Parts: sequence; C-alpha cells; structure tokens
Amino acid sequence: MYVSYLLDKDMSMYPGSVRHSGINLGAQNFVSPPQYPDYTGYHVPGVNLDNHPQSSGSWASPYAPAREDWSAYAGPTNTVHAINTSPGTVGYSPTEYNLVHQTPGSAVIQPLNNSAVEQLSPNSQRRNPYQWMRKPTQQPSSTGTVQEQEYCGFRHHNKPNQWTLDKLYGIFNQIYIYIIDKYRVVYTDHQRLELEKEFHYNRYISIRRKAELAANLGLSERQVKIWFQNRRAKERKMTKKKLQQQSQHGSAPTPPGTTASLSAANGGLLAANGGVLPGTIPQ
DNA sequence: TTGTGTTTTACGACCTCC
DNA sequence: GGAGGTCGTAAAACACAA
Repeated sequence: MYVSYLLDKDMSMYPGSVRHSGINLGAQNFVSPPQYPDYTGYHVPGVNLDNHPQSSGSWASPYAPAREDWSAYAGPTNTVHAINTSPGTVGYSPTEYNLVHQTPGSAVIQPLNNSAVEQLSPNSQRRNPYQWMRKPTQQPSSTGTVQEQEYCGFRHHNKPNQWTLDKLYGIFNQIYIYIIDKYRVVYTDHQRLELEKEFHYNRYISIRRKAELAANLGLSERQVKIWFQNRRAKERKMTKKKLQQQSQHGSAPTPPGTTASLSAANGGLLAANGGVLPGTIPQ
C-alpha cells in the first residue's frame, strides 16, 4: 500500500517536504532489472566491454581522471596501471580489481562469500571498506549447502539473491523511513561496496550505469548520483588534507582531486570532449 | 554510559552546458 | 529549463576515549 504511494511521491521529488529524503523510491527500483547472474557490469578493460557503457564505443567515458592517489585505497601492493588516458577509453587497468571479482563471462556483482556477508549487516562494526581491493575472495559455493548468514538483521538459510535482498531491504527501509520519519538511511555494506567499486572504476558515473547500479542495489538514481557527489567530495577532502600534510614537509606537486588539478583535467576534457564538462554526461 | 569528534546521507545554492 | 557539477551544511550514524 505504501509502495504505490511512495512511487507517486517520488515522481514529484518530495513536493513540499523537508528532509524526507528517504522517500525516494524511484520507478527504477521496481522495474525489472537486469538479471543478476547475467549482469556483466563490472567491466574489465579489455574483457567483454560490450555491456559496459563507459567502455563501449558510444558510451565511452570521456572522463579518465588521474588516479595517482588511488594507492591510498589499494594499499602499497595494489597498483593502478595507467594505460591510456585518451578520451573514449578507460584510463587505467585495475588489475588487482580484476582478480577480485571478475572472471570472464561471470556475473559481475558477485555474490559474497560467507565471510564477506558477515560484514554486511548495518549493525556490524565498521571495517575497511576497501577489503575487496586487497585480496581475491573465494567464490561462494554454488552448491546447495545450507549457508546461514546474517543480512540486514535477518538470518537466511541458503542465501538468496543479493539483488533481491538489497531490493527488499531498500523497500523496507524506505517504508520504515516514511513511517518513522528518519532523517537518512544507512546504506548496507553491500550497497556501499558496489558503489565503491564503481567509483574505483570511474569517478563519474554515466547515466546508463547509474540506472543499472540503482536498479541492482535497490537505490534511486538520485541516491546514486548524490553518493557519487559525496564520494568525490570526500576524495577531494582527503586529497586536500594529504596536500596540507605534505606541504608541512616541503613543497609538493598538485595532487589529483584538487580544484586546480580538476580544473586542468576538466579543461583537457573540455578540449577532448567537445566542450562537455563532467557534469554533462552524454545521454 | 556519556561526551565528543568523525563519517555518512541528503539537501540547497549556484554554476556550466546543451 | 533541465541535467549534473561543486561547495557548504544539517543531522543521523558511528567510533572511541574517559
């Protein structure tokens, strides 16, 4: 009953509401999404790029921001290899990333193994969100063994489809928020993980990819967009902090993510992309 | 348990681009 | 005018020391 109402509510983008930001069940949250097992979203440069908008020809991302600061995420042993920064191509090759969750032809948002799922509960202790970057994870057992694990406060036998869980959690969460009048939701660890993965791949998400991600994670496209905005802001903040720390020890080159470097990058993108700023992702 | 600092969602204001 | 960008901020959620 609430769902249809909330859908209508979202269409008008919270008319007259103040801070009912949780009421954003976009229509994409309910349309039939790409089937999870068939979804090939996590897109590896050079490996089956057809389904990835940012890698395919017409959806090639013009944004290939510098990634020098990624070592902060990946740790000293995880390197991001810059291979091509020309417009229309992916500017780096996250090799470690491939190891983690990409086998050619496999589903992309991989079901998580038990140890990973154990960390998914919103109630769990905070941990390193970049663990997926650090080491390859065991593929979950595809057998019918009973797997009891906790997800979003519920226990499951034979862990159901992750997409379904996120979807259900998202819907439940939105309804709960509407009833309780909470200020904001807390994304599940799985949602954040997938968002981080996408951000790791590209700091600017395309419209199509945003729709896919929103559908897969049970979020609205608006939430995905805002998450990326906040994530970029976070990165700029960290970069600025790092720069300040470096400047205390002597002069340092302008790191990526700073206003100056971003302006320069945007300028380059402008030239390469016919004057289209990152804010205007091709439709 | 509580106080405090940090992080995470979400928004408004303002900007550029088409 | 609408889209998405940054920037600044509010407030909930969280981490952690006392």
